[in-house]
Amino acid sequence: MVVVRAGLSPERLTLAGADLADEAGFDQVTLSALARRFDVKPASLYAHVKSSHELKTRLALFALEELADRVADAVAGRAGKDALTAFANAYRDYARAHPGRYEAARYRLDPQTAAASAGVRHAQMTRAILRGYDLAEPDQTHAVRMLGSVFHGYASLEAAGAFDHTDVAAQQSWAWTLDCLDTALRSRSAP
Amino acid sequence: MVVVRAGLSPERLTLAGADLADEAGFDQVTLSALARRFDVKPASLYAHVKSSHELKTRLALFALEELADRVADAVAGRAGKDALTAFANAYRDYARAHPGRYEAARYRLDPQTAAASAGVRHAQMTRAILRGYDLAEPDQTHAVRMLGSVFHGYASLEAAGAFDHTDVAAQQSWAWTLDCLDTALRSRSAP
DNA sequence: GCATTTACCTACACCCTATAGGCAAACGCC
DNA sequence: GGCGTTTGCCTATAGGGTGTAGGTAAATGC
Repeated sequence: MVVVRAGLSPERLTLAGADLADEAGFDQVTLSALARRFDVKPASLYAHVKSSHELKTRLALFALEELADRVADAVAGRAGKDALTAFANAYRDYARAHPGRYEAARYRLDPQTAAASAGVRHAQMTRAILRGYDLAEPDQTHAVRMLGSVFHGYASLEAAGAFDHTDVAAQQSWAWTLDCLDTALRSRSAP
Repeated sequence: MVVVRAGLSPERLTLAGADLADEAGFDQVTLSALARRFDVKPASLYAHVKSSHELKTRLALFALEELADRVADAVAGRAGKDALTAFANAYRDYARAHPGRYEAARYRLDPQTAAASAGVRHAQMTRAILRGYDLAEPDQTHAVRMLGSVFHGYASLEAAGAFDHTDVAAQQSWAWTLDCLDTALRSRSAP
């Protein structure tokens, strides 16, 4: 009987989990479903991940990292509104292309895991964007929170289909919103 | 043996589910947990709700309704920035006071259920707020989406603890954000 | 080439969902 | 007040996800 090992590892499980999330939704990422994908019994996965929670945490960290990389790539060499737009588009594009991973990135992490995650890079990059707008503290923190809210809120509502009922392209509202944010931030910039 | 009936009904189950959601999180709202709360066997609940999905849908509709009522109450008799602030505060206050119900309100509804839900009142009320800013279509739709994104995004990130890491009060960032939105919308108003 | 480790297995217990069918209390009607 | 029907909750059972314990065979190391 030729038994070929499945070649499981935490990394492969995380990757497969990310794909599964994009295909079927983050809530469908279960150890059982993952085991089926590798043609293996669920119990076998516990040699590689401690629990379902740990797998989801790995997924969250992976998605945060991947998203941060894309944003970093997008904003490189840009400043001002150009950088703002690039950041925002990278963010929204990721949420649209990888809805499951994006959902995973919102998985609640415990404080110290969050502190060691790519989440801090997100905040740093948002602050970097704001250098183009010359905001003094605490306005900069306020602006970081506002931008985060808009980006996440828009991606979240769009993914939920909240913009499907009105016959105006979500893309146009997005451009309008970014324009609005740009002028709002400019009007707040220190003299 | 004195067997007292539990007095179950779809309404009472929904209410109890809402409380359970606020106390333990929306994902902890299960028919089993609800059955324990009424000191009844899980199977008994199926006489009142078709499925776990139906219960969650009822919860979502209930929360949307309740939130819409509060918002309507808050904005009554107000206009302009005053109305904007009242709307936004009612929204955020609800999310903070009732995190589980707020989560429930984000439960994905199928299109026709959504169309018959209080979700449409939310959109209408947002449009009403914007009357104070004199926006022509399609700008009004863009603005509805932007406001929805900010409100939901802020509430969502705040609930997730995203603002806990920086030592600036979330309340101040909120006020700053609303101020920012007000000026941004005013600058967009038609002549 | 033998001992150890690795990788996956079976078996099982627990919880949540869901269906089928039972029984007794409550209700409607004469 | 008695009788049939309906209502409200029950037990039993099946399926699926999580998680643990302990077994076995292939891969690895010396």
